[in-house]
Amino acid sequence: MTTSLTRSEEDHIKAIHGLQQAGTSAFTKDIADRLHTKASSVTDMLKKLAEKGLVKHAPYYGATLTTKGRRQALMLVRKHRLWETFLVQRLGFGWDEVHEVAEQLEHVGSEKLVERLDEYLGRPAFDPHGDPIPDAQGRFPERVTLPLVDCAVGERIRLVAVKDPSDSLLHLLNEKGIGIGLEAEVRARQDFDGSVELRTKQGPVHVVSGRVAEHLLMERR
Amino acid sequence: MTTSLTRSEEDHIKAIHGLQQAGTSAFTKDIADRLHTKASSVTDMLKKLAEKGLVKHAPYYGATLTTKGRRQALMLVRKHRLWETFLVQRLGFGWDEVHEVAEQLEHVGSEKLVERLDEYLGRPAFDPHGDPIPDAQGRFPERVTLPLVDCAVGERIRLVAVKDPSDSLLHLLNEKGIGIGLEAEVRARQDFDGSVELRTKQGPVHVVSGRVAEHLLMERR
DNA sequence: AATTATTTTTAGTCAAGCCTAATTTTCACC
DNA sequence: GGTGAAAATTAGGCTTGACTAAAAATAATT
Repeated sequence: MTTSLTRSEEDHIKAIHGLQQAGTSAFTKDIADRLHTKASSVTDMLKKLAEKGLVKHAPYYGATLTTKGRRQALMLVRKHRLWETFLVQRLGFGWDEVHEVAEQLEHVGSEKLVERLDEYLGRPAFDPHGDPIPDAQGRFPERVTLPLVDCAVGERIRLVAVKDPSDSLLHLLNEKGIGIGLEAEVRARQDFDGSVELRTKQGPVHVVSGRVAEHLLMERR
Repeated sequence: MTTSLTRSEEDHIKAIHGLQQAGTSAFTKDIADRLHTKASSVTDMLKKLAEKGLVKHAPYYGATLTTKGRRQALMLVRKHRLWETFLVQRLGFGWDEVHEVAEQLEHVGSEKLVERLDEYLGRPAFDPHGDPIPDAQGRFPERVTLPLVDCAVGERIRLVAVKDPSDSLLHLLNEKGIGIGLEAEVRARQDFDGSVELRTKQGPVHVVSGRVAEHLLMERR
């Protein structure tokens, strides 16, 4: 059962979910920035959400979602992405126009509405941005991924995970400005050393060695 | 251009619109009852809306919408009825389950969303309850009506207006419990005097004389 | 016309969510 | 280890939209 939250509570839960990576916690300042509010307001809300059992708040060390909080967050993500799918697929919105409207629609509270919408859209696994849509139990669809080193020239792909991430590898990717969600096209591949040349949507071209390309798990799009 | 209002402001505008008949004004108590709040809260809001130029507030004598307020109200009615149509027609909701959800959806603010939804639904003129949907300019669709006296036996009809309503006629209708929106089926008609027998959905049977039946404008459903 | 009942308004309070300013804590760097 | 910058928290205040209780206005009844 999912408790009924206020608009502001939901916004905070979602922000924490978005900022919190595996293991890491979300910091007050980052949450405030995301919601266009101030740190002090966030502290208030974290206390409130901690009392409700949705968030674990370690003062000065950030916040993480509890199991209960994560379930709420996943249902919000589910609603957001289903509405985005509806707006693009059925109402003909552009993929770049839907965020703000979905932001409002996701707060409409009706289990039945969400289930019916999901069904109506054909239970889509991914939204128009390519992001996965959790099911009613909060499970994400399986990703079909392959290492960048095995991608063919010309394929349009997206980075969805890094295999066995060592500190030095993450540092290298960070240096190059390569992160999860990067969308690109394979421009060239050298058989000699397995190195790959990518052109991103936004313009910059990246060249990564074969050793690196083995670790980058891509998804076709 | 329609100003952006808070949820509570919109709720009040809509309540006033719903209570206010042609000419009449909406009373504080009735607004409070409809919104499940208290009269004093409504007084506060009426002052605020009057300052914004959406409502004309005659203290102790009720409130009426200004032209600006009425435009806002019509857009809310438009959104509400379009969403109800969507829920029933596309998501398979029952006509009796949609009100609460539509109540939330109608507050989502995006002109574009409403226009696209309208288009997607095929610009419907009436919602699943048979209520007319205003267009983007706030105009209601024309009703196709015919006097009850001309309705054939077996027709399923609804009372949408009373032609040339005299006080005595309205009194008679009130006595019989016949009002706008009444849904019924024509069970019999006497050629001798034009009198008509109706059976309503809710059970009771009404018999009205030919003289009365001339004044009752019905719509097929 | 006076009294009573009802409705409306006014006055003062409260919680939710935000804010600013001041204080406390943490962390990075010398 | 001490110091300063950044971040987080606390303290106190404001606005919105609700409330209760009391006062005022209107309507109804005798």
